[in-house]
Order: sequence, then C-alpha cells, then structure tokens
Amino acid sequence: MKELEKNYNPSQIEDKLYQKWLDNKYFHADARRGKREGKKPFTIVMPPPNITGQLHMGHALDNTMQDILTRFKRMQGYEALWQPGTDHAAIATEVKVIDKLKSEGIDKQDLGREGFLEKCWDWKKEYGARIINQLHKLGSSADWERERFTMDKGCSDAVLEVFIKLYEKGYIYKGSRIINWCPVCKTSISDAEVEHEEQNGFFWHINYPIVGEEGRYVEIATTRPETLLGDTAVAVNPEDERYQDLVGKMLELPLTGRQIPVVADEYVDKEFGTGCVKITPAHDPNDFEVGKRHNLEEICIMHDDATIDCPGTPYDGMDRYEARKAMVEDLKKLGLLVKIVPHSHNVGTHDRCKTTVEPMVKPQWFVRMEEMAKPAIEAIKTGELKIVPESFGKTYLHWLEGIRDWCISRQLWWGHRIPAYTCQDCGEMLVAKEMPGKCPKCGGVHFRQDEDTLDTWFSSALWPFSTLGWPEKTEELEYFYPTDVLVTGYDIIFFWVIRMVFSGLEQTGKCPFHTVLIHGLVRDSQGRKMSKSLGNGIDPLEVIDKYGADALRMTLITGNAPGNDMRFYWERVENSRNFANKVWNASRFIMMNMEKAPLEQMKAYDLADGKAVPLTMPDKWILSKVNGLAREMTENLDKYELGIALQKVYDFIWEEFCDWYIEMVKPRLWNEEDETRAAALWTLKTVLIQSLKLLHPYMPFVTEEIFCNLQEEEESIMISSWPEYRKEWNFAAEEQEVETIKEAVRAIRNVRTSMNVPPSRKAKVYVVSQEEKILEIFRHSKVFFATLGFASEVCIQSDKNQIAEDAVSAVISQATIYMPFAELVDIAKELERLQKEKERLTKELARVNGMLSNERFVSKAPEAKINEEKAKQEKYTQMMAQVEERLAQLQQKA
RNA sequence: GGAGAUAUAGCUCAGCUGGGAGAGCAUCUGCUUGACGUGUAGAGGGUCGUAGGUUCGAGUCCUAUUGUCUCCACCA
Repeated sequence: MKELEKNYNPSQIEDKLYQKWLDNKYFHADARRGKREGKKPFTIVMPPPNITGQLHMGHALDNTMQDILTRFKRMQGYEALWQPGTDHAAIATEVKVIDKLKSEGIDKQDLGREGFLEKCWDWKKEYGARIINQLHKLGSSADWERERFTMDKGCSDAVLEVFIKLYEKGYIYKGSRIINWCPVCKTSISDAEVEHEEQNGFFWHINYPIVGEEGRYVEIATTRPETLLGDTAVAVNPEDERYQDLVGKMLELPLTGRQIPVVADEYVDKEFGTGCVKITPAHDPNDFEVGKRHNLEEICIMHDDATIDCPGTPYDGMDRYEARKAMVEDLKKLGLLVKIVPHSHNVGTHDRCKTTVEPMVKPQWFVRMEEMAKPAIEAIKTGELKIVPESFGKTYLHWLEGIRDWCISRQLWWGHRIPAYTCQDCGEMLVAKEMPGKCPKCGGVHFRQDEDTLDTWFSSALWPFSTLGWPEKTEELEYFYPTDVLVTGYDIIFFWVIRMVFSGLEQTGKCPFHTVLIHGLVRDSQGRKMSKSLGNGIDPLEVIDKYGADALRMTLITGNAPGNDMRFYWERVENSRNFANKVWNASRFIMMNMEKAPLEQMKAYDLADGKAVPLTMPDKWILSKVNGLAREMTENLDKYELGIALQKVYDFIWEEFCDWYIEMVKPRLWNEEDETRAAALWTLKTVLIQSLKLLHPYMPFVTEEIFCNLQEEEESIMISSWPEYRKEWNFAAEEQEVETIKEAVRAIRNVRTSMNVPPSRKAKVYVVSQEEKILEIFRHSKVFFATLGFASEVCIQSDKNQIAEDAVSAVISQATIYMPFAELVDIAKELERLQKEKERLTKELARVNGMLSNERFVSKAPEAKINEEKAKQEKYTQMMAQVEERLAQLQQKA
C-alpha cells in the first residue's frame, strides 16, 4: 500500500487509467460471452457526434449520462454495450470542406464529384478522430472496438436496404413539390431543419389594375414584393362580399405585362390585410396548394442562389433583396405602391447557416409519413416507449400527429447517393442496389444515377440497428437489440428520436429502445445558450485540464433533473473538485492507519464478511447506512434520477462517513491497545470500498485510483460488483443510537459556540437521564466525546449529584447534558437560551397536540402517521419538562 | 395562433408516489485537533409567484391568474 499525495491530482492519473482500461478491454461487450455466461444485455447507442464537431458541454453532459448508466449496469453484471460512432453530417461537413478548399483557392465544381468526395474523406479521417479522442478524455467507457461511421460499408448497406424496401412499398416517392431551399448551401432541406424567426419587416400594399376597368385596382399586401414576378393569380375569400364581382376577372400584373385571374379560395382570411392575396405557387407553400386547386401555372423566378431568373426584365440576375428594392422603386414610379406598413412576421431560416429559406418547387424525394407515423404514435401511447421526463411525450406526439412528408433528397455530394437510375434511352427509372445492367423496358444499357444524396438523418435513423449489423442477422443484433436507453437533448427529438422510432418499428418490428432519457442544455452562468457567435462557450477540455474529468462530470450531473436546462458555474466545478479531494483524503487517512493494522486480524474479518465480526455500535451504524445508500442509489439510478443518486452518495461520504464516522473512530485508531481497533479498520475499509463503488459511475478516475491502491484482490473497480442491499448489514437499533449520540454532540457544540469556548478548553460533561436505555448508550459512547465534544471526562448518571448548580445545560430527547464552565457562565444568557428552547418546544407541542386532538385526523390518518406523532408528543413533553425544571432552578439562583 | 415548461433562502437549483422546507455558492462567527483550509464547527436568511378548491393534512393534486422561458404553426 503506497501513501497517497496530499492532494488529488487528476491530470497525472486520468490518462494512465484510461489507457489501462483500454488495454484490458474492459469497455468491450461481447454477445457470445454474454450468452455463455447467462448475462443480461444492456445497450446504449451513442448519438454519433458530427465529424465537424469539437467536444462541447452538450456532448460532455450527454456522454457523462450514458457513461454513468453503462458503468452502473456493467457493475451490476450486465453485458453492457455502449455503441459509439460518428456521423457524416452531410451539410455541415460539405460546408466546412468547401470553405477549406476556398481558402486554398479551389472550387468544388472544378474538383468534380469524385475529387470532392476524396477531400471529404480526408476531412473525416482527420476530424472524426479528434472528437473521439476528446470523448476519451471524459472517461467514456464506450466499446471503441465497435466504433462505426454513418457512411461505412455496413451503415451504407443498411441505408440502401431501407431505401429500396420503402420505395417498393410505396413509402418513398419522387415528386415535384414545394420544398425549403437554402440559397447558400444550395440544397433542399426538411421542415425540421427550418427555424422560424420573428423578424421586423414591412407590408407593401400594391395596386393591381383590373383589366378593362380603367382606374380600378385590386389592392394586395405582401411581405415579399419580389415574388410578384411569379404571381399567377390573386385570391379572395369566396364569402367576401367586397370582391364578389371580381372573381373571374383578369388583372394586369405590374412590371410584367402579364395578365392573371382573380380566384376564390377558402384559404384567404377576410379579416387579414386587404383580403386579397397574391398567389405565387412556385415560391410559397400555401400558394402552392392554392395553385394546385385552381390549376395555376408555377412560375419559378429564382436561380438556386436566390438571384432573379426573369430574362427580359431589368431584375434578371439581381439578388432577391436587391430586386425587391428595385421593384418597389419602380412600382412607386408607376403610382401603384399604395403604402408601406411596418409588420413583424415569421421568417424561415436554415438552422445551419441562418440564411432565409426560399420556398421553391423542385423535383425531390420524399418519405410518405402517414402510415409510418402510426406505430410510432402507438408506441408512446401503449408505453412500449417511455420518455423521461414524461412531459416530452406530448411534444413527441404533437409533432408526429401533425407530421408532413419528409423531404429526404439533398443537392449535396457528401452523403449516401440515392440509388435511383434512369435509363438514358427511354427515361425509365429503376431503384436498385447497384447500377442496372439492362433496362427492363427498352433493353437500353445506359443509365444515369440520380445526382442527389440523402438527408443525414436518413442514415442516423437506422443507427440503433445498422451499427449492430442489420440487415444481416448477426449475433450482436439478436443479443443487444432492441437497445435499452437512448440519451439525448430535447433539441433533437424531432430530428432523430422520432425518426429512429418509426424506422426501427418499420424495419425490425421493434421499438429501438424502451426509454428515451432527455436532458437539457448547458447554458452559461447568465442563462444564455453557449454559442460561437457570443463567444460564451466553455470548453469541456479546458475544465478537464484544470479540474479533472471527474469534477466536470460531477458538475454536470449534480442538481440536475431530467429534461431541465442547467447553468455552468466555475464555482460548482470547484466544489466538485473539492469533493474528489475529500474522497481522496479520507482514503489517504484510512490507508495511513491501515499500515499499522494487525493484518491477520483484518484478514480474518474479511473472511467473516461482517457476519461474525465484533463490531461496535458506530461500525454497525455506518455499515447500515452505506447499506441503505446502496439500495437508494440503485432505486434512483433505475429511475434515471442520476442527480438525486449522486446527491445521496455525496452526502453520505462527506457528512456521515467523513464528518461523523471517521471522527468517531479516531480514538480507537490512536490507541493501539484498543481491542476494537481492528474492527474499526475493517469497517473503514469496507465502507470506503462500498462508497467508492457507488461513486464510480460518476467519478470513474479518482475511485479507480484509490481502489487500486487500497486493495490487492481486484484489478479494477469498473469490473467489480455493484453493492447490493444485504439484510445482515441492516442495524436499525444502532442507527437510532448513533442519532442520539449525534444529538448530544451537536448540543454540546452549540452551547460551547454560543459561549465562545475555544476547543482547546476541554470540559467535563455530565449526561443525566432517567432512562436506563439512554444511559447505556452513553456508557458505550464515552470515547467519542473526547474528540467530537471536547470532553475531558464524561460522567453518566441518573441524578444531578456533583453537578454544579451553575453548570451550563442542554436538553436533548430523554436526557440533559451539563457542562460546568464556572467563571464563563452568564446566568442571564443561559436563561435566554433556555427560554428560546422553551418557545421552540411550545410551538412544536402546539402543532403535535393540535393534530392529535383533531378527531378527524385521528380517525382518518394512517396509523403509522398517528403513532409517529404520538412518539413526538411524548418526546417533546418530556423535553419540555426538563427545560422547565432547569429554568426554575436557574431563576431561583438569579 | 396552439402546446409545453417553470415560478422554493441573496444567487443557481434539488425536493420521487401529499404527512414537520434542503444543497452548493455567497454572508457572518469560531478553529494552526496527528486525512483534507480544496478543511472543520456553528449562525443568519424562505407567507415555497397570486387567488381559490380537493383533503384530517398541500411546496407537492385541481382550477383560475400573473411573470418568465421554450417548442410547434402556411395568416399573405
């Protein structure tokens, strides 16, 4: 046993231990081994971080939670698999690579598809590894041997398989529909990727002249005047009396010379704006629907980069906002601009680049959602899928019930290319795993593959089973699937969780996990989102560097309930670091004392396993406490209450174990003659080991380091067994007795503090009680009062013989404690203190008496509660009598 | 426009199925006791947003109301 450093120094230890775990393959889960040994599987799939990403606080929280659950289950004897990997992050990566190329003066188009993809793979190689290394720093016990990538062979095969199955089932189709277009990324994006943002804009009121009725106009209001170029109608509500006569008439569309009809459509709100709506089917989702109903032409007026595409007009080639300005000017000149009204409205922006999305009609691939959404809705309703906290189930349902078809094609190169091939001879389209040899329709042999790739989330939706080998029937899939818990932030429910659920149900017939554990965002100390633009992000690696991974992990978990956001404070990291140091020092203390321990005796105790060990009252008490703690922590971890479980082990170690038990035990350790010394050492070591194990999932490094220095039987705490509740360690009576001792000690300390007695001044302590049982407890406990209560001597008696009249006193349940402080005593002060105590007791008694004399309470409350109150009544009555007696005595003297 | 969350000590937050209000930090006062000052012993500080209701009993359940936050939504 080596002596530990005075302070815990994580940086020297963490990398070394992590390497040891890797070398010993402790993180590796094996289906065969699990089956052979009859173990139950426990599986978590890691939300794959983007290969563009750097570890941020969100990852740190997410992965800490997963690591805690995995380590807990592994110790419990499950074959625990934490399946890791990375995501190709189509748009994000493509943008990054393009930027990088630009800085080198290279254009994406010049490279060509193949060349560009090569650059993307280079990126993946470099940066995919970076984030994984950063996850190592956190202590993540994922099975890195199984690390996967959404574009590796297996995952790509799964994508192909699913695409083809869904296409054949009619769930995937290609169609020309209105989609969200990002003019910067130059790709379509799904509804989920559009963020709505309230912006201050204007309503431009414009007159459209009515054909054949000189001087008569229809006034429309628009927030996007430039789309006027694509108008193919103006709509009014069929019920609107104001415009009854207009329906069917033609209007002259300003600036274009085109004529467009007035149509009647329910979609128009009479109350809003002027009641007349310009209809631009190619550039507005509502107008698109209106256009379909009235058979209107769809005129696309924009290029992919959102510049105007209207050859022959002065606006051709202008940016959309430039064109807007120019057109408004021109309308003004024509006298057709009625007014401009400030108006705030929602603008859709691309969540990646924040560019204002342009709705466009384009041929795209879609997944039909109606049928697939149903089982996913059922899963949550029947409880097959649980979301923690439950309230997020509503968010989930609400979204699924209003779901629209999912646009899955992207005009990108980095991603899974859509497996659709068009015959160059007859135009027949085939969906197949590879390029077809011959066209079944015309016999042609020239095919061209669809240029588009799939939405990133199409492949991540398959993650829980594609990583386990699906569609092959692998042993892993059979054993580890469905997985158990999915841990993620609420911001990703729509993108990922829901899509995994319906994909899993559709492809495997099983919900991919039974529980979704949701966490919130880690915000800065002012409650703001951490973001690059604000520059308020805190780098987890910096925290690890300064305070250690354990401290970071603990900080992220303490006081955090599922689904709630939290704020990051450096002070809290400090507190976590202090706790690690506390555990370290408690261990250091124990190990220092064990060096001088009678080894044979300790070994004998170890064999007896606590059954026949001559333990003293406090030994039994702390053993009983740690036993109860094991049960409570297991319960809370099973409920995913990670924060509560951590709070419990923290309180136990710091307060019960360090501040009370260790202090109580010191006199026994210092006295080498003490026959209970070995029992104390055995208890210290045993309880420490139990505590370390319970703490290990949270603070893997410091617990491992101590564990390995403390004992020689086991090589690692992470593969040791999780403490289970044991009946033979339940000592209810001793727990009660120590509570009495603690009450007495606190009373003594209180009195001393209020009298400003320095610890150096020891005092004689008298304990007086009429209860033989109480006296007996104190007789066994004299030794504690020397250290805990600064006692020079403890006298236990059933009367007040020999006690100075002016001794200071404190009343506890069923006993009074006296300390003769002679010259220090101030009777007036003493009276004041007792008076205060009397007031407190009076209040308590009034409450208890009130309850017990309430006939309705007595008749309706559960018996246990009534008995509890009766016991309190007795206790307080008895204490009151003592206080009053003491008061009378002192008043007489004063 | 819908939906959800939240309101508890100066600050940040816990408080599970209703049974005498908790933690960390901050503040104040002690302590060079042989693990730890990254420590230790104590103290002060809360009408648990407001108003009703259910109950023997409500921070906890219900209703309304106010404030804050978030998500969803095609009002041009």
